[in-house]
Amino acid sequence: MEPISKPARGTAKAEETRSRILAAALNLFRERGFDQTTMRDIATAAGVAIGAAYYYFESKEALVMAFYQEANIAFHEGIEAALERKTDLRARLRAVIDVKFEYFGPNRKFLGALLRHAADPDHPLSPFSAETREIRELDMRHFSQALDSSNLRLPEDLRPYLPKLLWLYQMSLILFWIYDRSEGQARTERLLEKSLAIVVNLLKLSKSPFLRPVRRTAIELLQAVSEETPSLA
Amino acid sequence: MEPISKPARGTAKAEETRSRILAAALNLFRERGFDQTTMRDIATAAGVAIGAAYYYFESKEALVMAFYQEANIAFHEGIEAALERKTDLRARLRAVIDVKFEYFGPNRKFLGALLRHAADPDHPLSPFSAETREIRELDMRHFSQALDSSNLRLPEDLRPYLPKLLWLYQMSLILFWIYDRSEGQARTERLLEKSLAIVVNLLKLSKSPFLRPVRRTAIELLQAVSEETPSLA
DNA sequence: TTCTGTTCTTGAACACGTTCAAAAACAGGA
DNA sequence: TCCTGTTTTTGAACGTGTTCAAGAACAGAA
Repeated sequence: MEPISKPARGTAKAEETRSRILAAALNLFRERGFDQTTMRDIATAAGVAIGAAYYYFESKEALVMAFYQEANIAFHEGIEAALERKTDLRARLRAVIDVKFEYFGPNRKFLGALLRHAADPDHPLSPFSAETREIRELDMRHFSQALDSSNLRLPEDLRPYLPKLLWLYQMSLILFWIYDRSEGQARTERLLEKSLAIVVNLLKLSKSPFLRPVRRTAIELLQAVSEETPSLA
Repeated sequence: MEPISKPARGTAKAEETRSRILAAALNLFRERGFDQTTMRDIATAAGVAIGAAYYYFESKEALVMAFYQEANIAFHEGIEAALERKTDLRARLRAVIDVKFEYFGPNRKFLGALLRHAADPDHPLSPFSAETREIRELDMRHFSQALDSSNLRLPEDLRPYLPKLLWLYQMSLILFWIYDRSEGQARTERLLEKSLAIVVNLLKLSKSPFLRPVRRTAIELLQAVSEETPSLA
């Protein structure tokens, strides 16, 4: 199953056309926003007919997904590099998230288009869909790495679920950030700071017998929910 | 600001037309789903011209919101009644949520249309928008009631934030439920069961000195996020 | 070079949500 | 009853995302 963008099978020239369309689209999205840009605008800016845009991209929103996909690949190295320099779990998690926000920064506004169908796992562009699995898994792996070889010993039974949980946590942060209209998205920064403290703190405390019953229930919950959830499996 | 549905200012006949349109729409939504139903279908089924539908409702999705709004008012009594019979906090929270799910039941599939713009607080149909404030506040009040006069003593400093938090928790449950394709939404049931246990457990434990630092940070977080958030204020 | 199948490109046409100017229906005062 | 302003209803027209049949460009075999 080819993910999102239709034919990678390009000759050099086709590949050139494809990226010209994508570039034109992203420029227009950044300038005027997603809704204010029409497919006709994009085609004109790229110097092709409307049909060409649909030959390379399933839909208007698929253009945004193509950006997201390429971004995720571009992240990869930056994240690996950032992780090498840190041992503290909190710092490691923060590093993963920071790299992304930095990269997403200038495209914040039109990324909202991606979240339109976010909730529907049947929609090809949902972050939970089968079509976006590769992206999602790459993304989770970053958290997995952040967890490994950190200074914090984690409870064994919780460990397998943590990458998914942290990924989910990250998605909510991104969601909040996209619609954060405060100056420089200051509120997201505060949310990140405090919530990360809580996450790490709970992870630390979760080993204690005091929180044992909560941890138990949490694991039961995770089992119950993730079984038969192909997208999160 | 009139919320959602345009003119309630109706003569009896106008009101009749409005409800005929809404009824036709909801029937079609239930039968074929939201996307498969066109505004033309709705108008035809209601025996009016397309324009009439737009005279009474801002948009296609506003029809779903009108259902949601009416549902919320209809809940009210049922919830009050259910709360009178229970003292255990867990049972009380459960009661509030159960009443809603029962009422939403047959309309589960098309309710997804409401969540399309859920993330964008600027969109009039977002559950976070100014336009939906009344509905949201009514909804939060149910949780407030469930908290009051329950058998569990809650930490004072956390109390003001709890209705919002529980409302948010409920929204995620509804989101999960809408897209839960398991038989009879069994997975949502399990998620509800376990997560509610955790919620109540954490509330209980939150008073203990052991979780003091976490509670502190949590409150800081809530303050930081809710300031300047008109929709959640 | 010519032929043939594949890849790429085109733009008219379609579907559907939405708008709006015009008309019909109505209310109530003279 | 007639007149006047308001509410309600109409449906043609518009904008935009998307489809698709037809053709152009191209690659490689003969």
